[in-house]
Amino acid sequence: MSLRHALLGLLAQGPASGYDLTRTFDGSLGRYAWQAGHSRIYPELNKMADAGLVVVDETGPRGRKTYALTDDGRTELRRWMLHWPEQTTVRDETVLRMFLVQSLEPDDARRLLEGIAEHCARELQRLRPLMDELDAEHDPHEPVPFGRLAGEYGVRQYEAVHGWALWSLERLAATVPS
Amino acid sequence: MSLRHALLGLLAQGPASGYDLTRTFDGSLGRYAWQAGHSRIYPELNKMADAGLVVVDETGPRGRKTYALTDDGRTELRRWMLHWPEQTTVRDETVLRMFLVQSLEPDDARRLLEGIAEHCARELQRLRPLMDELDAEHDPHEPVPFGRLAGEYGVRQYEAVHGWALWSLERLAATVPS
DNA sequence: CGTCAACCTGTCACGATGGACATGTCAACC
DNA sequence: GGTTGACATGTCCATCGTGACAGGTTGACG
Repeated sequence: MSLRHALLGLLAQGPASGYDLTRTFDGSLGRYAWQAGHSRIYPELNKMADAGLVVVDETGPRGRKTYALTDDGRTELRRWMLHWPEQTTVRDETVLRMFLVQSLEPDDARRLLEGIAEHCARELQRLRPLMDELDAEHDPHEPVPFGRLAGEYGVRQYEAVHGWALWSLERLAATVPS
Repeated sequence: MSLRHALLGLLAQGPASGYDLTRTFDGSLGRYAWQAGHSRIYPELNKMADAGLVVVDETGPRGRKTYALTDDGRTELRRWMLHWPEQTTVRDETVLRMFLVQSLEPDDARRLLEGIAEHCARELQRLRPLMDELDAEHDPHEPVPFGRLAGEYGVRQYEAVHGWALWSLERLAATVPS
């Protein structure tokens, strides 16, 4: 049921159409947190409207329908955000590959880890300037811009993986031949 | 199709039964990387046997069937590990919540972030001694024990999230009232 | 000898998901 | 006036995943 809550969370930022929401999922949200295509989003929005969590806020050209949160929707979002279940759903292909690095021949493992480290370095070079730009533009009287916290999370994530890959390379190389 | 590759990766460590594999998914693999229950694992193993990626290695008491990788299976695992698609599957409820922190009222967001920081600190207290113990027991002539790299990944992950949560709290508190 | 817990494999129904299919609108540019 | 690309919403189906249902075996302990 997390798609529902993802949509509630995005609509909490302000009204949006199914199309808008789909594009948001195409960005870093879908890349790091939760994926969804429009074929799931439109039916889910309709079900949420039936359940009274959202309403059609306004209709625009091309059949555009903008949805807005209801009070029930906001309550449900808050309930979900503050109540963490013991076990949450995780399904991350990248982390899975990291778990399985040791199933490769040492040479392959080394190449893979080097590739990961490089990839992280590249992403960091792309992300850090974006964050700096956001901060430079940011008026300290305004609330923190949406996405800034998530962006920082991404940066720290890549730094962690980068460090891990380098550490793993060292660790694999350090085996003393007997 | 990642379940298939997860199973291939685990079988690369040595033959195992569906039951063994199910228990592995109950541990940190399922917690951080990829979840799967026995009701998916058994049918998938049968399909993989049909496809020639694994074979029944030996049968034991209680109908136990131990599977082993074939050469085809090893080739497919290697192909998958070394070939990273542009877009990988991600579905992580915890990260989703982090993306949506800013949809909460400031007070709720603060409480949530404090909870996350605490949770990370607790997990780190649990994980770090485990890793130290692994290292202390480890004979440097032996290859790095399976799971050590993944464990290190977990530690660095929690450290990153912990740091992020504290940074976010500061950032949210730093808004200058106008 | 009985029973209990852990071992071990499976199926089924229902819901979630992704990719293909389907349809139409509007603005810009040639 | 025509074409193209972005906007916009939807359905359908095959596959994936989950939790419940189901059934049988073995070893240990009393």
